[in-house]
Amino acid sequence: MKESCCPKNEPPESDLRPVEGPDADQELAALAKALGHPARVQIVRFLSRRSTCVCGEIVDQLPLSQSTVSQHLKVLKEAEIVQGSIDGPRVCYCLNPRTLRRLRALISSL
Amino acid sequence: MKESCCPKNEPPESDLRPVEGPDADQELAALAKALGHPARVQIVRFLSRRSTCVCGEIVDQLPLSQSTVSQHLKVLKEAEIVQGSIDGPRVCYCLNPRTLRRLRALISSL
DNA sequence: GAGCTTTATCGTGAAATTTCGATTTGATTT
DNA sequence: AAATCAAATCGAAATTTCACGATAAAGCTC
Repeated sequence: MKESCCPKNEPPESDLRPVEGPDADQELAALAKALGHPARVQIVRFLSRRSTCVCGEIVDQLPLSQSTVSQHLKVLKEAEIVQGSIDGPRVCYCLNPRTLRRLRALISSL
Repeated sequence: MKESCCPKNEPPESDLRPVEGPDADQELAALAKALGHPARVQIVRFLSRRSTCVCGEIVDQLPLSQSTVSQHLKVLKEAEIVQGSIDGPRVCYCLNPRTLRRLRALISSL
């Protein structure tokens, strides 16, 4: 099992985007919407518990069909909350720490 | 304009609920869903800028009809992100600091 | 290449969301 | 009591989301 997909303990690069204003509002709404489903929160939580990437065991964690889980993963990927990288026959998923930091910053500013 | 609806600078009471587990996941998903619309983020932002409660001027801030804004306020109230209290012919809205603290805690735990 | 495993996509139906105008409700004011 | 003002609710249409089974695609292993 490769782990090359997972960002390691890299120093967090700075994010200079403002946390208020129309763009920030839109961004926060999009991120919140992506998190606004229990299955997707559970996926994020599962990836968060594992510090490394997770390859092909997410479906087993949820009481949903494979296609439904894949759809939820697609939503999370489009929101850049989750990253996926191909590892042979599987796909490895991990959280995008940059997006999570951004989300925390946006929420904190409320 | 009364301001009795607004929680003042009270000391934040402690929130002992866990930030992980099935209940927390459900709670986070519900809060995120309520925030998952640009108009609702803008409403929250507007209330956040004003430190006091806001009585009957929210509709003017958004390019939406009165009934639509009322519907969005209902979603935010059901999620307990926003509180409303009647003040004569108007309704005063303010943020629920307890819920916002809870949201920050849940997001931070990801 | 044949077969296997894993993930993505397609098609579809049910349910929920979003938005609006119209109407109702509630409280004040004249 | 009538008029007025703000907010909520109703009804309806358009859109989106959610979930599933079936199928396709991608990459291994034999």
